[in-house]
Amino acid sequence: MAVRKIAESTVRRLSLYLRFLEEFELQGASTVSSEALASRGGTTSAQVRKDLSFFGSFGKRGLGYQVGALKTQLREILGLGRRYRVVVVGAGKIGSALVQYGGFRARGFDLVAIYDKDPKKIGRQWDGLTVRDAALLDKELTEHQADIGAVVTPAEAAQGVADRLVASGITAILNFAPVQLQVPEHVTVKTVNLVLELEALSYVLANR
Amino acid sequence: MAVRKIAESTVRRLSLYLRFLEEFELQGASTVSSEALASRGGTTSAQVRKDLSFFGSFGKRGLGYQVGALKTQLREILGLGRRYRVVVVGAGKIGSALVQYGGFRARGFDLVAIYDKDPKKIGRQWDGLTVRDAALLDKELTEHQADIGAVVTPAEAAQGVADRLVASGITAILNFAPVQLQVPEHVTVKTVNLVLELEALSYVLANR
DNA sequence: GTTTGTGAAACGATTCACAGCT
DNA sequence: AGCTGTGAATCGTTTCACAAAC
Repeated sequence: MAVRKIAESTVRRLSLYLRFLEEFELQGASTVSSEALASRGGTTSAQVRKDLSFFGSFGKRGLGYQVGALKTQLREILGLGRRYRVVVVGAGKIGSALVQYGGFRARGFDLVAIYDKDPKKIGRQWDGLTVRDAALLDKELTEHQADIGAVVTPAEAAQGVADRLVASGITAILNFAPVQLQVPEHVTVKTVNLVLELEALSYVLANR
Repeated sequence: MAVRKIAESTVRRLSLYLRFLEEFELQGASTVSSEALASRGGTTSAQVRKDLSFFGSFGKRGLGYQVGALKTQLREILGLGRRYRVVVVGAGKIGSALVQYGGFRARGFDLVAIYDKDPKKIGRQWDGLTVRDAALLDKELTEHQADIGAVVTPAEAAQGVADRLVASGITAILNFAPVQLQVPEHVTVKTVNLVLELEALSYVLANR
């Protein structure tokens, strides 16, 4: 593993392939071709094969890929052979939506704590998790290290929260606040910015 | 306007530049250089100038760009000179989070209706919007056309909802369901798939 | 005959570098 | 002197096409 400099787009497609393999498995398929994976995901068979070839050769010529075996390989490549601890900062609408969505746990991501600084929210129960005082974030992260921090605060608070997460040793951040977080080199941020998505749709609508 | 084939990445950066210009304006700057915009957004000044150059020349050599004028130009380019009507299908956690987040309205996107097929949810009030029976979706879309449909249903229901949106004339879809929607050529879909984002973080964590 | 794995070719996006305007 | 606008060069990604494996 650990092949150098794989494009972000390749990694995203690998996740998709994994999803499709699960579907194929459910439908009882034991083998799958690059063409089958491609057409399911709106790409080309050459793209599928090239993506996989960065990590090894997992197929049999003339036959395709074993669904189960390829699934295992992709999970390995994506680092999904273990569970991840996720802390959520911000118990607003999106924070609570995140915590209450069960799909993450099923995929190996455990939401282990949710923090907010609003006294009216602290102590509330969200799907088995108690909203904790954001003032405790740093201390509790030191005691129970987490892998991923989800920033779900208003824009103004996001950078400060990110700084604290980073200071506590978090190196992977999922950011829902509509700002570009400034983080050190060794920290990875994925930002989900809904306004950006809507404006991209607006651009398409406006330009035919 | 309506220059052909602009890269998705360029459009996303234009949205970001617009955000930064609003910040600069707030700080009282009347003029801004490509370098200032770039450093604010983690890109390069050449990238900024190239992005803008696809649409015209908005700056003054030796001086930079007028903040207000460039803002207007970007809003024009992105099609933000009008308001958009957005219907939300699915009144679950994320649907409600969307509807209750005020930020969209402020940016020109009006959430005009929310639908669900669960009788327990129909009739509930969410931030001034009544959850409507999903069975009425097609009829009501015909009566009051919307511009964008947000699909916030469970995975199983998403494709069916998308089909109905498309049949009712919607050509832009924001998809939160963790599936790849199949839509005709003329329809644009932007998918927000949180599991994909988490797995991209997992990949980075696993590969140092 | 089918389908993979992969160099090579084609394409697309970013960066360079500088002429031209203010 | 300072900063834009943009061709040209570079870099990265996708597609082609075919030999090798089954």
